[in-house]
Amino acid sequence: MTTGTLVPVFAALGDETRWSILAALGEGDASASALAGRLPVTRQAIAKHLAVLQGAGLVEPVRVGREVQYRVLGSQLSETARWLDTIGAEWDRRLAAIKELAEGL
Amino acid sequence: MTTGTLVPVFAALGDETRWSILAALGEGDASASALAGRLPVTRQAIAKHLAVLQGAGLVEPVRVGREVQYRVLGSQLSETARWLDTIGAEWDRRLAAIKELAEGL
DNA sequence: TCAGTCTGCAATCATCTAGTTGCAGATAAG
DNA sequence: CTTATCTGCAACTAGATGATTGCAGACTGA
Repeated sequence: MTTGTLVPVFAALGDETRWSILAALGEGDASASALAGRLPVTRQAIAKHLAVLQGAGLVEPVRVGREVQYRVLGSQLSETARWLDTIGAEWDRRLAAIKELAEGL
Repeated sequence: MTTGTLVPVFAALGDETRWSILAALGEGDASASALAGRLPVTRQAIAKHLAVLQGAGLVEPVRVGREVQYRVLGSQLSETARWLDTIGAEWDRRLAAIKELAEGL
């Protein structure tokens, strides 16, 4: 995995409204119209957010009759979490090495 | 931890230039001026990015003489990673439950 | 003291983006 | 068949943001 594929994920998660959408989807699949009934934004705005989330691999569309429901995907989040943990650990390791070096003087 | 404090972190990570800055800082603390020598953007642009990163708790300023160096912090990333992993696992669990329910019919 | 350099603030610009309204096409229900 | 509803596309607006240039203040070193 590279940051190239992850930047869109972070960009998608860097918006309050999209978190509301994800939280709503977390309680059950729903269509853009259904979400518009629960959130204080229009259906079209939600549709755009869903497109962003889908582009980041965080949700998946599922056709149910004439409507398109969206399902939240945990796998993308888990992968991202693993990546972040690795990077964070590296940085902490470097910082610890510097501290140790400073105390050794 | 709540999404309220995390959204700025994701927003900060959702930008390629800021990842370049983080990558550069990962190899050693540096000032905005020093970073401007390595990256294809001006010092002022970098200063703004550093302010965003600092606001998200991803870097920390360290005065060294007359210059202000920035240090990358892994702890914020690790915390964020744990949070993401928890949420991702919940979503996956729900999805698995739904699949199981569907197969049980 | 004086020159060089580093920081910080302000104004400006262009682009991106979150949000809206409006309309047209598709599909399920009566 | 007709009606209601759901989707998708397009145009538009307002605000956020990434980036620039310019200038003034502060500190180091010769």
